[in-house]
Amino acid sequence: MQGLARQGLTGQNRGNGPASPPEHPLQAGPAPDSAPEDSILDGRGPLFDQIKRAVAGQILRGRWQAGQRLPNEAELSGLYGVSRQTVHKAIALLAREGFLVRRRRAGTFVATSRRDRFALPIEDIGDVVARDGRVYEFRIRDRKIFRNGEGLRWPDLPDGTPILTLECLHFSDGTPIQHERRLVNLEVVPEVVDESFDVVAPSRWLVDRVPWSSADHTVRAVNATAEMAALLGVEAGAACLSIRRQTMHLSRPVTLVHFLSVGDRFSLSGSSITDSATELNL
Amino acid sequence: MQGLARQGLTGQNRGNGPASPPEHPLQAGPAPDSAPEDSILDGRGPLFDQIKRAVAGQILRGRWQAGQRLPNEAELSGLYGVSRQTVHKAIALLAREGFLVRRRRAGTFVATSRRDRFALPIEDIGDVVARDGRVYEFRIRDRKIFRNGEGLRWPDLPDGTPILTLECLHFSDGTPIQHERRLVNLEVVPEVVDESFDVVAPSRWLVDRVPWSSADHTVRAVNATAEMAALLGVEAGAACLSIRRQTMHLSRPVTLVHFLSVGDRFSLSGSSITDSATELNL
DNA sequence: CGAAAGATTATGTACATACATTATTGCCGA
DNA sequence: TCGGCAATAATGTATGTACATAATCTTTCG
Repeated sequence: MQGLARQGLTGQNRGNGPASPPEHPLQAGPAPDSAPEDSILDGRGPLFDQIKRAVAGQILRGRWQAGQRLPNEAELSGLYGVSRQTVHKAIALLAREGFLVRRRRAGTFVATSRRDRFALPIEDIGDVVARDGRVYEFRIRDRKIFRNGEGLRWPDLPDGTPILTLECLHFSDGTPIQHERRLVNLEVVPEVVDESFDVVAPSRWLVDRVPWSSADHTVRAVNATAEMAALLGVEAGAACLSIRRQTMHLSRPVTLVHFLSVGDRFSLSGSSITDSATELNL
Repeated sequence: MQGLARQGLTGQNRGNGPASPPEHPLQAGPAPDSAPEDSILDGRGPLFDQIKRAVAGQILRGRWQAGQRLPNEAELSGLYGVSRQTVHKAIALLAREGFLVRRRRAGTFVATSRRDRFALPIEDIGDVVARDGRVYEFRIRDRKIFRNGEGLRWPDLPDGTPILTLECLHFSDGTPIQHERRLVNLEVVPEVVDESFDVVAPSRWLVDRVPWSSADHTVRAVNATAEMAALLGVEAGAACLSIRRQTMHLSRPVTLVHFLSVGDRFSLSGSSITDSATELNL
C-alpha cells in the first residue's frame, strides 16, 4: 500500500505551493529525467519523511559536509516543492536526532560531531535466556529488611529509610549465569514486602509495576571473588561483567541493583543510537 | 527571561481557540484556584512543551496508568485550552519518545513497557583521560596493510578488500589503560594510508573525518592473556573489559575495532535513554 | 446469526498564515 | 574607530483548515 501515491493530493497540487511553479515531479512514475539535481524525493511515505531521507542522504554521502550550512527553509521549500512547514518538520526532526544544528538567524548546519552514544538493551535476564531456547530459573538466596545506615548504606538515600535487600541467582539450563544483589526503597514501593517472589523474579516484578523516569549505569569488568566464583560455578578470578544500575522515579531512588555475570556466558550487545540512518537504510 | 510570558499572545487569546470559552488560565499569576484539575500548565517554555510536561507528569506520577487510554486530541485541546495541532505535537513527541502508543481510530494509550535501553557514550579515550586531568599518550605498536582473507579475515567484508590494520596502546599518566586493535576499510577511507598518526590518534582521526551511520557493539568481560597482561602492565588473568565495535557508512563497514581495557582502570557509565523525563525534571 | 458494507472516529499529514525570538549585519553617530 | 542601535534574516511556535488513513462500530442483508 504505502509508497505509491503521495499522501493525499491525488495527482495534482492543490494550487497553493510556495510561490514556485509546480515543476518538481514528486510522483515517482513519469518525468524520468526532468530532475536537474539528484536530490529528488522518492515518493515513499509521508512528504516530511522523504525530505528527511533526502537531506540525511546528502549529508551521509558527503554532499553536504560537516559544519556546512544548508539552504534555509524557504530555499529547501522551493527546492523540494513543498511548504515551509513541511520542510521545517523534517529539518527539526533531523536536528532533534543530532544530524543538524540549528541557530536562529544564523541558519542550519551539518552537525560536526554527533552525540555518539550507543544503546544497550535493558532486558530481563529471563527473557534473554528464554529467547536462547534455554530453561530459565532463579533462586532467592537472601531477603532482609534494613534501615538505611544500619548495617548497610545506600548513598543516595537518607539514613533511616526502610530498604528491602534481595540476593538472587539466575540460571540458564541449570547453569548459574548471573548474581543479583538488589536494594529496593520501601518508601516508594511498600507493597514489595507482600510479594514472595516464588514465581516471578524481582526484576520482572519491578519492571511490571514501578515506572521509572531515569536510570544510571556503570559497567565494569572484575575478577570473581572466591565467594562469587563458588556461587557462579567458575574458578576464582574469572572475569565477570559487573553492572550497577540505579533507577529513579520522581527524583527518588527506587532500586539499586548490582549484577555480576560470568564473562564467557554473558555479553551485552547493541547498536548505535542514531536510529534515523538505519531507519532510512543509509 | 523565558518562563514568564506565554509564547506570543501577550495577554489574551487571539480569539480562535478550540470552540471552548477562554476559561483555562494558562498564565501563572492570577486565578489561583479556578483549576478543578491539577493538570494545569506551568507557563514555562513553549506551549507544546508544557503539555508534554503535564501529560508526562500525569503518567509518571501514576495518575494515568500503563495501558490506560488518554483523552483524545480534541478533548485534551479543550482541557488545556490550546489547539488540536499543539496537543498533537506534544503527544506525537511523547509517543516518539516511547511514553505513549497511538493507534488510529483506537486512541492514545500509556505505553505498558518502555523500550528500556541505556546509552553509553562513545568517547574518545583521549578525551576521557584529559577530562580526568591526566596526561594522555598513545603509541602505535603495529601497522600493516592486508587484503581481506590473506592472513586475517574481516567477516563482513568481501575477500580481497584492502585493509589497514593498526595496533595501538593508550596511556593515562604513563600507565597503560587500553589496548586497541583496529581494522580500517581502505576502500572507504583510502586517505588513511597517508596519515602517520604521529600526533593524532587513529580513533580521533577517524571520528573527525569519517561519518558513520550505524554501529554495532558488543561488551564482554575477559581475562587478560599473558601477552595482553604484559602490554597493559597487569597480572595475567586480570579482568578486562572487551569492547568490539563495527562502524558502518552507507551500508559498508568502515572500521572494526577491538578495545581491551583494564577492569579497575576503566569503566563505562551512562544514563538511560529516556531523556524526556530527565529533561522534565521528573 | 454471521459476514459484508458502510458510517464513524481518532490519529496523521500538509499547507497557509501570523507572529515571536534571536542572532547577525550594517549603519550611524560620537 | 568603535560602540550602540536599528534593520534584517533565519528559525520557532501557534492556530485554522482540509483532507487522508486506518480502525472500530453499526447496520444491513443473505
